Amino acid sequence: MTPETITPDQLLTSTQVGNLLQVNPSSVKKWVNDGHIIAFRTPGGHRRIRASDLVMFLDHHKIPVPRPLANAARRRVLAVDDDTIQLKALGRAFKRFADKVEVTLIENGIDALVEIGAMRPHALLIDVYMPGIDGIEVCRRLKSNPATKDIAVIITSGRMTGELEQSARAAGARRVLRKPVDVATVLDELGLSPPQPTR
Amino acid sequence: MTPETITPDQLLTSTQVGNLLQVNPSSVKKWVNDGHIIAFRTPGGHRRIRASDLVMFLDHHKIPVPRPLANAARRRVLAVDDDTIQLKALGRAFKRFADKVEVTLIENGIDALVEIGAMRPHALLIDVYMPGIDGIEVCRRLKSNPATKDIAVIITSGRMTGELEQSARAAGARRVLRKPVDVATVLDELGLSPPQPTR
DNA sequence: ACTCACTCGGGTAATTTGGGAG
DNA sequence: TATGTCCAAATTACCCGAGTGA
Repeated sequence: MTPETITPDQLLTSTQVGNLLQVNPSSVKKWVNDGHIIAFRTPGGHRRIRASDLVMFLDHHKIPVPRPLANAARRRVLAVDDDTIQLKALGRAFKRFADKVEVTLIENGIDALVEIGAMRPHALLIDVYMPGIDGIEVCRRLKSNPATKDIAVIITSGRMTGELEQSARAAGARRVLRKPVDVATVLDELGLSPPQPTR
Repeated sequence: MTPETITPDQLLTSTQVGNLLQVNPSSVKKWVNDGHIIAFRTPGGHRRIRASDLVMFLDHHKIPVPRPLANAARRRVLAVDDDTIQLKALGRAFKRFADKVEVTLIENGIDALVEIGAMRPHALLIDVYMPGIDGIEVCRRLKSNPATKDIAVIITSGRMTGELEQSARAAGARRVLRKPVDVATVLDELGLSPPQPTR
């Protein structure tokens, strides 16, 4: 019935969700009725739940994601920097977490903003200084937009100053990181446990 | 089988619709029989469903529109201008075409770029001068991005100069219009026949 | 006009779902 | 709060004869 692996825009019935979460379908019905899980109805009144909406629900309640939903639950990260070298290095650093994190690299500020709307990343890594684009201002706008306010904005910079830190925080940035950025910190902001140190 | 992207007046079979909506073709048959989905019959009695009628059905039941059907919906226009008065006037001018065109109005350049990615408009009306955003440069970037190159970019301005016209064209703009913008011209760029003059 | 492979329609049976009271 | 049970209704599954499209 329920596939082995589920894509983000697959539609699931209450029973399928119940099986995935190992709860009674009646509970899923209730959660939908109470507005905790986004769902729509077929003309006949049957509930349908998008896999990505189910993942949102799981995230919000910090419920571990079942195996079949792992692919639909991959965290999306958008990294923006006009410095190609830094960008590619970041891409390489995330390679080993490819099963959990999907990283998109963009060098241009305008392209990046468009991509934010298209991919709806969980986290945005953006250089403070981008030609024609002010990273702090981008952060401020994203935070004031209901559709993007939940994106974890991480400001990056080659040089770090107290002034920068302060204005970034005021704009709603979750972190201000000196480049090269520490991957573990980003993973942490994504709600993923950083790699365990060997001992 | 079912194409990657579907035009508004493309005709679909019950099975294709079933695949699109992730539902059994039998359900589609029933919905057509119950009058929920508009359809006609081939001489042999097979059901054919216009993509735009399918989208109407989806909207009516608040069912999310599957990716391939995104372009079968109404033509989408994004208008960007920091001048609220101009923007609202434009919104009013499009009111009478609401059945064919969906207009989104945004005052801020950064918000607008994000919205471009999210809504994938068929046409973008953008003021040359926006605080922090250069309309010409936005146009140039959109045109060089495969995902956005098909958007009809229309540059608007309070004052019109030959220099502006030239650089806008060079950046790939389809039109350069003096404000207040002529709605008929925009409809034309959308591939919609402008209103017939009475005679 | 004919064949061929495939798809679709109508009908019915099997399975799943919703809603509400327990 | 989460679950389990009832019945009516929605959705799905399957049949074969016929339509479609190349």
